[in-house]
Amino acid sequence: MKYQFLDIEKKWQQYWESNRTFRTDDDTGKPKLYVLDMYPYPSGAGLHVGHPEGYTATDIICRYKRMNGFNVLHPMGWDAFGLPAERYAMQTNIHPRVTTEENVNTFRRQIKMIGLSYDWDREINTTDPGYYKWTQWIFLKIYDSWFDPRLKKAQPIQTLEEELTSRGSAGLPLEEHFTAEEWKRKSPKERHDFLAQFRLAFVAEIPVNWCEGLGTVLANEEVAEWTEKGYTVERRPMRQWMMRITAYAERLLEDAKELDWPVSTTEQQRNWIGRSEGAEIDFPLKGRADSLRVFTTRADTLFGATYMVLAPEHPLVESLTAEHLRSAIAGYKAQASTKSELERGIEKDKTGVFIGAYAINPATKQEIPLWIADYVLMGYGTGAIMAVPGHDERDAEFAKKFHLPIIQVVDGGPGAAEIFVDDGVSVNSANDEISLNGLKTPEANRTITSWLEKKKLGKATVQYKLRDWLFSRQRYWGEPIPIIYLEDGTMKALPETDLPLLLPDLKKFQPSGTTESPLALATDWINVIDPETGLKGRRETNTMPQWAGSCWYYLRYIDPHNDKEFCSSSKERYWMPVDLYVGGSEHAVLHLMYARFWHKVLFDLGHVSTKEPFTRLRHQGIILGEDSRKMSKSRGNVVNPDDVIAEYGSDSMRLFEMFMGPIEEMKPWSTKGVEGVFRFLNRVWRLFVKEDIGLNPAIVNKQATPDFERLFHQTVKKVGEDIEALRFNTAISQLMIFINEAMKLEELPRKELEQFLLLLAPFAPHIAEELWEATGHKGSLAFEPWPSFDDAKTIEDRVEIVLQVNGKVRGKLEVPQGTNEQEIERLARLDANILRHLEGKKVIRTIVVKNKLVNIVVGG
RNA sequence: GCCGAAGUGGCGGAAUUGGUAGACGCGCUGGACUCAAAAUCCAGUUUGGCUUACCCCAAGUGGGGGUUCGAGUCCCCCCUUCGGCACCA
Repeated sequence: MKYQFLDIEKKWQQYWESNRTFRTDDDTGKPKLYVLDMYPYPSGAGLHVGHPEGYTATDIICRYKRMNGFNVLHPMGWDAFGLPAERYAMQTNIHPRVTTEENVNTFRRQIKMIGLSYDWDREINTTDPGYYKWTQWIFLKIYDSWFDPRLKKAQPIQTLEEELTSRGSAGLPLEEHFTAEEWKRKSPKERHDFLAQFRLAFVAEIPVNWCEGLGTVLANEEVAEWTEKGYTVERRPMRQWMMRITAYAERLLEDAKELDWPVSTTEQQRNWIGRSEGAEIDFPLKGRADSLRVFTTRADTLFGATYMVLAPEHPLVESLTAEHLRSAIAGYKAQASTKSELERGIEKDKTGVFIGAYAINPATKQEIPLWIADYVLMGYGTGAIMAVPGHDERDAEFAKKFHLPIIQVVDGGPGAAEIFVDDGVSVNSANDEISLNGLKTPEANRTITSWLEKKKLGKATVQYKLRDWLFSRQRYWGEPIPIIYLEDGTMKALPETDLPLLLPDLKKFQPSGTTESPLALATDWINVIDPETGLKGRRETNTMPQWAGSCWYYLRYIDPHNDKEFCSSSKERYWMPVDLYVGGSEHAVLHLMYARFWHKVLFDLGHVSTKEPFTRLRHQGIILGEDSRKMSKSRGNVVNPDDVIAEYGSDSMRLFEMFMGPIEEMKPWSTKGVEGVFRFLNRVWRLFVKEDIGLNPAIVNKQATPDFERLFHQTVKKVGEDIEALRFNTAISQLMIFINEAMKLEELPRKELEQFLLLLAPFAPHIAEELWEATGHKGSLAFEPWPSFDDAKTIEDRVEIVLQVNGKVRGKLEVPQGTNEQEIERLARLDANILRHLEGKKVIRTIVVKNKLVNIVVGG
């Protein structure tokens, strides 16, 4: 009988499905293991060969761990809200629900053909109302929370309200303070507005990235992705939902240290959070009572601050601008506002305008001019800087262009650059009260900062590049935000009992023509009367971004059919955290940061038991086309998994994708390579099955030869260790070595061969099941115990000793394992070639490493 | 520019704590089987030199230096590729 892979694979896939072999019980008797794949967006193009790479890797781990007695949770689902389905609907008027369902069916069919051991009873879909009900529920939890800076954690908003009612704002780090009495005297609207400033989900009027082509705004992190695809993104101020991820900057940074994640990923998150320590300094404004606050990491250069720059959007610009410069300033502001931050960055030449006002340098008491320039960003620090052109390249460039004074206040030593930006020794930095001269930069920094603190002119602070997360999108195909705007100007969250707030069934999906989503046209849906107050209200027309559903899907798999809770807490405590998470590195800062953020909020509120969701993370590398270039339709180098499976079977595809190289590396597809592993599986098949006869009669109940037994133990050891370390390529190569040796035998020991099938099973489960059955076993091998090995039996009884003279290999010697040093050295000195190299030389020393080598060092 | 990862045969890639560089697979070469082919099996395959001899010699893990009896592996400098960030004060 030939290796009929198509029949075999179909047979076992049906077996697993009808026997629900991989259904996971929440049985706490066994140790748990939660292995998660990043669920796919079910696009119209179907699966490509990149998907099965990560999925196969996790599947191998799962199958291996089940055989090792673990209770494994391994689910799959669909990230099904999103742009492509909606854009398709705009063109065809086919409801996104319909295309999404079709695409999901295609993906599911394709994924099932790979023979992955998912528990399909736990399948989830983010567009399912039973799912997004809980996405909305979590949104409301976040909305109804605030971040208490004293506890450094989220708290229900009521705790803030109660505190204000009982103690006023005394305990809070605020600019303005009021008593409990004053709080109580505020109108309901005033209290509502005040609390709104603290919520973790809040509405703000801010400059956002508006993409006309997409008809929606984009988060800062998303801009690059779409501009690369040719869309234009402009800045415009809009009212948007935001999430206060910045409150968690420190914890996101700190907790990442304990994660077993790729360094490049944690490093990217670090950069994105962008923590920097420095000081805030207040510069008194000339002729006014107030001052201008800046952030700097180099307070030590204060004496060199010769001018200041405000971002064009800075709120003080308006009142500071001198009358005769008003039109010029307005012109510059208009120009700057149309430019995106990206464009601002690309333009090398610095631009800016003097606004006709001055501040006082608190150290030198000098009057210094105020400018606006778009190289200063409103979104970072205080939106204003003290410019130190002597020690900052950007400031220097600006100062040279506009002929502003440049003073040296740091000595970089001999050979230092003209504009010295590194740490050095302070010079020219003294006034009547303080001198920094002679101090090294860190010391100078501390000294000036404490002086400023004493004078109440500034204080040490920490700044982050991380900005709050822009959470709303102007689209139809997303989770509705369960908020109503009432006619009295307040916002009201939907009660939990009203969830899910369903998407209305639209007939047309064209953009609304305004900056609102197509939901604005669903008038029946939008207009509501609040049953509690009788007030008229209007629903939020923005929907959530695609990331929302993926921020918590790993929790829903734990308890996917629960309609009382998003996830039962006992199940959550059993399964969490995710032990292994595998997916693309493109999610390094987006999904992986948002999900961590939501998880921490849920943790603070007591809904989950771990502070981090994913303990061990790995990225699969991209699979390139056969021509080593990125797969793309236009290049015609796309490999379709369906075709590969039809020709070689899914076991071959799985095996090849794992054999190509390290999982995280980028590597090219190779049809010849697939043929290679296909040949291997055919050899395995023929070893067990003889054509027309059935089971190979050479398989006998006999003791294996010592050599073969040793190889078997080595193979069990290596395959297990390699799977644990995700080194699938070397595990497979060991399986190949085992089969190559077995092929040489006249008689095949039954025990070792059957056990080999168990080693093969995680990689090529279908053929392993079929041969397991052929060797007389009943049912699936999925829960057979993993073969064990005896370390003593892996050791070779004879070892090859390398003979070196001066570190160069001059001969080899085979001796029994464990032969002592003296004996090895004696034998080495008998080797003809060694003697030749020692001839006429003086032996200086001899190094002998047991079981490894002899190195004779000679001189002369 | 800054941060991170990585450079090994014709190709994908192996190589515990420094100890035989090139496992395994692909490709290629030769052979067996066959009327022939496919499939399969066997042998060879880093480069160069020498030779009757696969004996031996030399070089060799991006380049240059260093530590060491011994370096793909450790240290310093440089180059290249990939990924990310990019006026963040």
